[in-house]
Amino acid sequence: MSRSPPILLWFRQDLRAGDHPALSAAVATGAPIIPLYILDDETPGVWKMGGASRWWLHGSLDALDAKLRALGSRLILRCGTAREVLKHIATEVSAQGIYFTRGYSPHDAADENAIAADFKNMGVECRRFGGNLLFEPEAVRTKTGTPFKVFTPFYRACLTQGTAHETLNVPKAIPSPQAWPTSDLLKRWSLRPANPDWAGGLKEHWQPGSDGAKDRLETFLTERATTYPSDRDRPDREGTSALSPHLHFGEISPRQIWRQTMKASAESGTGDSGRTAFLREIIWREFSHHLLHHWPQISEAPFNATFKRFPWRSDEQSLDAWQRGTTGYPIVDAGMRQLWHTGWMHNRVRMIAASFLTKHLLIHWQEGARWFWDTLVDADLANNSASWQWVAGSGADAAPYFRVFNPILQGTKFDPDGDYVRRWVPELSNFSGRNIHAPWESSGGSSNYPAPIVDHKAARQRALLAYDEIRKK
DNA sequence: TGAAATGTTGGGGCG
DNA sequence: ACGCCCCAACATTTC
Repeated sequence: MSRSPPILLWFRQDLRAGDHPALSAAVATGAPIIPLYILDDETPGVWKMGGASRWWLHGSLDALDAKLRALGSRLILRCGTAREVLKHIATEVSAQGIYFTRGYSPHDAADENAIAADFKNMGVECRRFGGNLLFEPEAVRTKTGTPFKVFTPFYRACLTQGTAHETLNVPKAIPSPQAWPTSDLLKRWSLRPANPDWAGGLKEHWQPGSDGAKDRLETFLTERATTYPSDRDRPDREGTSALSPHLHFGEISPRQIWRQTMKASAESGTGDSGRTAFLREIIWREFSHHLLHHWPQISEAPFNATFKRFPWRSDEQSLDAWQRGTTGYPIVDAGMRQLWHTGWMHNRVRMIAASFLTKHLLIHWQEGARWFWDTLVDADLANNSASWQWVAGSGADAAPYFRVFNPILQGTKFDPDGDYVRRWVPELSNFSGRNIHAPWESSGGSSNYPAPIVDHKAARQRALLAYDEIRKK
C-alpha cells in the first residue's frame, strides 16, 4: 500500500471541521492528513492562555478529536514552541506539506513567516489560509489605502465588499497516514483545574465544541434574534447569542454565522433589525481583529498616545474588591461574580464593570484586561484589548473619556427588577425592585453586603480631573 | 453602546 | 383677567 507523504494540518484557533479552508484544501489534495494541535506556552511574546480558556480548550480539543474520528481521522497533541514542534514532527513523519489558518495576534505574522521560511528550506510546502474572519485585514482599507480607525465607516466598507460569504462543508472523510505519530494525552496537559476544582459553574453553563456552537446559534436565531436589539442590553434576560467562546476557539466560523443568519432572515419574512444588529456585532469582532493586526501594540499600550500620561492609580485593595465583586455597587459586583462563576459576563455589564475600574477606581485598563484574560472563557486578545481601550477612552473610535457610567442608573435601566443582581449577589436577596441598585440608601436591608468603596459623585469628579490633566498639556 | 448641568417652555396656582 | 412664579418636562450643552 503506497501512499503519498502526509500533510500536517496545524489546528490553532480554528477547532472545527466545517468551513475550514485549510482542511478542505488539504483534503482536496488526496494526501493523507495528520491533524495536529500544539499547546504553546513558550513562544516569546505570546499571551499565555488563561485558566478559564484552558478549561474550555480541553473540551474543545476533545470535541474536535471526536469529530475527526467520525471522519476516519484523529487529533495529534504536542506541546512546546510551535515553530520547533512543527519542524520536528514534519521531519518525523516526512511531511510533504503543512497547512494552517493564519492568526492576527501581535507575533503571528512574524512567527508564521519564520515557519514558512523553515519549511521552504526543508523543501516542504507551506500554505496559510484565512477562514477565521469574514474579511482579511489587507482587504478593508480607506480610500487612501490606510486601515480604518473608526467603526462606522469600517462597517460600511465591509457591507460594500460583499455579504455572500460562502462556506465550506465538513469533508466527507479525512485520509489517514499509514502510521500515526505519537500524541500527548489530553489529560496530562492538566488544562482543567483539579485542586481546587473551580470549574463547576463553567460545566453547568457551557458545551465547548462545534456542536455546542451550532446549538447556540440555532437557539439564538429561533428564539432570541427578534428581540435582540433591546434584550441584548438586559443581563437579566438571555438576550445575547453567547457565541463568543465558540468564536474565539474557531468552533464556528464568522462565515457560518453570517450565512445562517441571512438564511434565517430570508425564511422568516419578519423584520430583521435584530439579525442586522447581531451581524453588526460580528463586524465589531472583525474591526477588533483588524486593529490588532495593524497595531499589534494595542494589547500593551494605549492606541491614543495621549493616554501614556494618564495618572492611573495603583490600588491593590480596590483592584481586589473589583475582582472579587465586593465594590458595594450591585451591578458591578453581580457582573464580576458571574464572570468568576461562569467564565463569562454579559456585555452590557462588562462595559459597566470596565468603566468602574478605569474611571471610578482609576486603575489601569491593563489590570482589567489581565483579569479578564485569565477568567473569561472567551478571552480573545483582539476583542479584549480593543474593548478595554474603547471603554478606557484610549482606543480607536473610543467612548469619550468623560462618558462615565453611573452604575446605579445603569443598573436601574438594564436590570430594572434587580433579577440579575439577586441571582449573583445573594446578600441582596431581601431587596426588591430597583432600590437594590443603591442598597446603602435603604436602612436595615443589607446585612453582609459591603458599603460602596468609592462615592459615585466624588469618583466621577476625580476621573474628570484626571482626564483634564492629560488633555491640557 | 452617558450623565449631569444648564436652558427653555408651558401649564397651573395664586395674588 | 392678568402677570408672576413655580416647576415638571423636555431640550441643549458640557463634562
